[in-house]
Amino acid sequence: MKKNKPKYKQIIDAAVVVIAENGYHSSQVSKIAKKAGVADGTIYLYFKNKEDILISLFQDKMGQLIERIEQETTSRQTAEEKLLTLVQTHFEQLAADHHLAIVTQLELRQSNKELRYKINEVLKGYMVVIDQILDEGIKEKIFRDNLNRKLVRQLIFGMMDEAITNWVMKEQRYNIVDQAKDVHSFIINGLALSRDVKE
Amino acid sequence: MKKNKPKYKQIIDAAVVVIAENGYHSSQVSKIAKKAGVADGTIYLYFKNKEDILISLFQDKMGQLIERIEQETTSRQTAEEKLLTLVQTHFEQLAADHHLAIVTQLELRQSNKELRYKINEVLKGYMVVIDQILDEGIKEKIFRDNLNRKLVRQLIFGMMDEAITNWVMKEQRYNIVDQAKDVHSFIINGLALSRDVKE
Amino acid sequence: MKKNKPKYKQIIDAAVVVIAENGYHSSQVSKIAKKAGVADGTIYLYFKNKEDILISLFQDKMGQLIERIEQETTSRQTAEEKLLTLVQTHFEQLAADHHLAIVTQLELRQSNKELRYKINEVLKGYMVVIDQILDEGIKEKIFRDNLNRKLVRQLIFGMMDEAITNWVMKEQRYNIVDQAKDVHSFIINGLALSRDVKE
Amino acid sequence: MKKNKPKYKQIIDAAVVVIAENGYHSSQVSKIAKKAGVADGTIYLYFKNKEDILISLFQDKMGQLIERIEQETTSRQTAEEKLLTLVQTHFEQLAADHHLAIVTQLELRQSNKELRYKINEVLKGYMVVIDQILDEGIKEKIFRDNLNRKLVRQLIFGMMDEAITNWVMKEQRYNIVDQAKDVHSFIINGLALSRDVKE
DNA sequence: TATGAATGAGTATTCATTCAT
DNA sequence: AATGAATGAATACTCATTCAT
Repeated sequence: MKKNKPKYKQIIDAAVVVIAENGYHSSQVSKIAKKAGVADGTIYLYFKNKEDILISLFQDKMGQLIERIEQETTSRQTAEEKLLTLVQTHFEQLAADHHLAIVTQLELRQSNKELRYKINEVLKGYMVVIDQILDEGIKEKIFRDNLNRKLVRQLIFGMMDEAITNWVMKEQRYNIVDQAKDVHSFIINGLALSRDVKE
Repeated sequence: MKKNKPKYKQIIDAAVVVIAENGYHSSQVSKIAKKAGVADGTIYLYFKNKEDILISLFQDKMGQLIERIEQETTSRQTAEEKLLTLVQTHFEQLAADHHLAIVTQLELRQSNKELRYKINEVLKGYMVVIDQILDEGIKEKIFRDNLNRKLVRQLIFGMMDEAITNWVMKEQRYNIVDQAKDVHSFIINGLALSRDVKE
Repeated sequence: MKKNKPKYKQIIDAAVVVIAENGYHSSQVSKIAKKAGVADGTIYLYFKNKEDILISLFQDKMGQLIERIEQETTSRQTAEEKLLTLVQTHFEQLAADHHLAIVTQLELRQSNKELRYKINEVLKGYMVVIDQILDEGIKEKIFRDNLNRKLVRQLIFGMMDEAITNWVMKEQRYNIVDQAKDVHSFIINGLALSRDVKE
Repeated sequence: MKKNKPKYKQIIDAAVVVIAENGYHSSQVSKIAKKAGVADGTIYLYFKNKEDILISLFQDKMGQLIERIEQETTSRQTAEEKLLTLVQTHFEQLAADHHLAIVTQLELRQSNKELRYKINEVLKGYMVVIDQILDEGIKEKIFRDNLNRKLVRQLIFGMMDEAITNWVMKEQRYNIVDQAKDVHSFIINGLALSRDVKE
């Protein structure tokens, strides 16, 4: 399995740093190869083409993020707690790797449309995690069930994504993790069983 | 004023169609010129360079969207109604121009980072509109005031943006306007004054 | 006759200034038109094309230079005096018009080969002037007659041309007219009847 | 060292032929690449840009000319002989390579001013060679020392340059080497110690 | 496995010139 | 005579990918 060979990881990690520091359009394969300490041609022994580096990078890093979120959330009791943990872990992980945050929120989005469809595939795994929490919340009767489920998980992801993107565009000058509580509160209230007066 | 000359609009409209149909990276200036029925060189009488077409396109179209939303919302009485009108108008406008939806949600994001910062400038106008509604809602005592205001408006925009992007990526196969009610409900509840039991 | 209309001269003079200040390759027709205070299209009522402006400029200015040299030299008695006057007048005239010096010595040489052939035509008039002085010198028995005549006049022109070009390239920081005496002395000696010991 | 790789020389030599045959402005990089038998992109492995090809060409060829002249002149005894050898070798070398003559005398001068300043740098090496001969001649008491030295070497170069340029513009229809003796005679007399009657 | 020299497709932009007014 | 908006041809350079060693 190529993914476990050391050069595979070297190249992925080099790509994150090179793209974060130079921007997507100034990150030539030769620059990534140099940073990774391998020859240009070697890249093509581990990746089909340049796009494949980016997809692999996203799968790899986002996969780790999702895995981490799963770990953290399962140890919580209620859906409400799980949701808070999800938002916090998501924010913490990206706050912990400035380069990765730039790459996922800004640079990778400059890739072509096809790549973005593949990125969306990776995000389906994230949607599953959100889905399970929504399920639990509904069973716990703290989340209502009268909203389009697929839509809701998109909205939740969209909120977090927008919050992080803004933080990256503001050059990470404030603490994004501090916003987790408000985002969580907004979501929890949004999903709460409607009071009599509402609707 | 160049912006009012007929060729200016011709070129912008041609750019929307060409980019939507061919994708950002296959939309050569010559292709846009041909579609607009002008010579390649004429483009440069109205726009500084290719990027300037895209910025102008976004300013023009997003400006119209914001303006339309402002018109529609001011005719509503309550903040809750205004917010529904905002989401609905946003969705309706993009649903009414399939090409534009593809361009704003997918293609324009492939532009370089600098262009994306300029796009963000345009969106500040949208943020102001959301802000005013939030203000009213708080005065009406239907929105709570214990959440980070700047964050909240980002979250609202992020929700709508994600919903529309998903709809475009699903090739606009369902009716996005149908989702406005749920998005609105989510937001309204999210912002509602917390019930005793919550928090 | 177009050459006597005021706009003809306006355009020529504008061209000299624009080319001297911006360089040959940054001297667009539109820039010359603007400096001359006419519309772009008006240029083409007085000149066949851009090249024609440059040829006319050279004919006009170099023609004046040659005419001036003829005037000055005819008032001198001997070939030796005439030659000194020729060199001095040539240097003085270009020293008096810094813009023109830059244009004739540096910028116009960047024109295409065809233009340079036409410029050579203009210089034939200069060669005639030199020729007459050589003739007189030979008759006066102060110039020898054992050198290729056509070659000699080229050599004399080449000396002056190189001296002025160097002065322009050194940004006209020294007084070129001061060099006239040495150039003259070199030529006069070079052409002098050989002494016994030589050859 | 790139300058010693075979492709470097291939490209330089191809450039000389292509420019001589097509003229400076019709010598596209792709044309030079084709003639050299390499891909367009390969050019840029050896040269920074198109201008760099031309500078390198001039440095390379003019460097060889100067070197050859140094070799030939050092084997001569007197300054007078050395000067004749210099003029003859200069003329012979360019007569031996018709393409190169066209390029150095006509085409390269159409380059922009910056390039021409760099060309002047190369020519300083030539000036040094002339200088040494002038030195010797003064020590031998056959050259006078009452003329501006920097000016004199410019004049000598200017004479040779003009003679060759004329020969190239006359399509090399006569034998330029035949003119060496007259040029030499002119210079030698010009520099000779003045006879009583002069000055 | 690894290398890195070589490849060659692809495109935004300028500016001399025209011509309807 | 004069205008100036419109035209459209023409080209250097980059960089992902290959393949002989």
